[in-house]
Amino acid sequence: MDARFDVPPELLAWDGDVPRARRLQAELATRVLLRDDFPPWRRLAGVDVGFEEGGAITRAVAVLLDADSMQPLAEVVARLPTRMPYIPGLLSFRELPAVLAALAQLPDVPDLVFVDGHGVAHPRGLGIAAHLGVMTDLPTIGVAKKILVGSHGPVGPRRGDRAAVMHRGHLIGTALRSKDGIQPLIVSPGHRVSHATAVQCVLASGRGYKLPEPTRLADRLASRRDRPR
DNA sequence: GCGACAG
DNA sequence: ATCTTGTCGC
Repeated sequence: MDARFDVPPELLAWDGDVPRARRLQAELATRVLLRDDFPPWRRLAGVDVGFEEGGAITRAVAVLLDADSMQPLAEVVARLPTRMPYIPGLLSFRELPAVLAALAQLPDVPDLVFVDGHGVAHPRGLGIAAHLGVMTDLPTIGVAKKILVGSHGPVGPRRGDRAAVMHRGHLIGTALRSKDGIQPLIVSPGHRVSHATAVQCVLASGRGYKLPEPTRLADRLASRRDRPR
């Protein structure tokens, strides 16, 4: 039984009209839920995107893992022609078509999805993790390596140390040290998860690396680090 | 007006 | 993201 998502394509339509896309983001952002709706999660998924042919092909990877053992249960890849360039703030319009195609190939629907990029830590509150969550209604968490908007104070040097990421007077995410002495990750809720739970999930799914296991495994395949030359 | 700007 | 080898440091 494949994972199925009834996703209205207009929620992801790209026609070159940047202002229109931004308005759509602001509208969809009102549908984001920052509460924990239905934990615990048994099956986790990690998704990430890479490019081939000089950017002409978008390659999305989705990995399904058992939440207890953190062992991969399935890994799928989807390749679609790239339809738009990277525009800061509009990343989801560029990458989600391929991500949705990959998720649809998983043998089961995940209970929680880790996305490479921001959740609500976005200019209009709708980073790629939040956009994916609203479209599929799946709980999602955004895990980014760099800040897009907002700022935070100093973060302690040890794993687990954190600092709130604020933007326009509001909490939008957490700068989290996922490993001793490594640059902190920026964690933010995507959908149906609270700020506190998003952080706990990232720490709980860590295996000693900087990235949480779902993201790390998806990242390896998306960037072709699985098959070194 | 200038600089910043997830992946 | 991607182009790319070795190298410094925990």
